[in-house]
Amino acid sequence: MAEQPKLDDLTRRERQIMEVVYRLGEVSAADVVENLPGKPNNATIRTILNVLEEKGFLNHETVKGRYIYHPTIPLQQARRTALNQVLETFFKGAEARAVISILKKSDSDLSPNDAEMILELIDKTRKEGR
Amino acid sequence: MAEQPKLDDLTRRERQIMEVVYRLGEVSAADVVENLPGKPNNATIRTILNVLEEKGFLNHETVKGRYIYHPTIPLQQARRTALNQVLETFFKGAEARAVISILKKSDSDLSPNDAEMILELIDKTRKEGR
DNA sequence: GGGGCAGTGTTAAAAAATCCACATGTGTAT
DNA sequence: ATACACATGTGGATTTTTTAACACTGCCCC
Repeated sequence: MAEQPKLDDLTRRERQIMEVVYRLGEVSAADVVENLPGKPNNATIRTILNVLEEKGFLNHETVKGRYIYHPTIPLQQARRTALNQVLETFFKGAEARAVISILKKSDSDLSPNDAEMILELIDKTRKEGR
Repeated sequence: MAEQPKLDDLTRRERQIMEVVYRLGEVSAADVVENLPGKPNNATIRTILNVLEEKGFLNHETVKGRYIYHPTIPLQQARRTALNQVLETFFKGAEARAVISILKKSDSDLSPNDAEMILELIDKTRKEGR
């Protein structure tokens, strides 16, 4: 677990599983099976969960004989990496497009606090931009 | 090419290649090699490019004997899909975090137009939100 | 026009990922 | 304590991915 593992070069299944993990926060093998297209065999998933643990992406605790897996890379950090990846690949030089897209999608889901914060950021940006 | 192919279940290499394609807009096999970690063999890349074309993710035109590949899924659509995927996985219920993160990162890169548009969206959101 | 360079198609093989059957272990309730 | 239900560990078969070697074709320049 010396190096911080890179989510980039994960296998297809591995990546799919990691996505479920982050979506649910923590998972059992059965949880993963439920949330994957094609409902792969439970043993299959457990195999890959073991691999992911060896590679340092997951760790587990035993609760009443069951394994509960957690991501080792904290959500906040994974978020940043994933978001940057998408921005870099699809929105380079058009970051505003991303912002607009998100705002349009999550309409009226902003807390007043969030809205305030965003407004401030824009303000600051505007002043610096000239 | 009947169905709209899903970027989700691509192979590791396939995914890496598609990312290069979208980052560069269009690519030759050599371009891909240059932009992939480990500089895989050119023949390898061409094999996968063929696969991606068969799967319907790419098409190519011949320019002076060289193949130039283009994504079949237009950037705009790919953007939306990729962004939604990240939001769904990492920012569910915390979309504002994503917005804030982007704004902080791309500081002073907003065009006045973009800023205006974003402000409007927030305004609308605020009114509806109460 | 001929030789060289750079690109492609094909095919075969190595490597990796995926899958699952079966054996074993753990918890719970009777 | 035992039996049942449910989880896990393991090993190896199967499928997919990744790689590279080799032969062929087209462009370019001397």
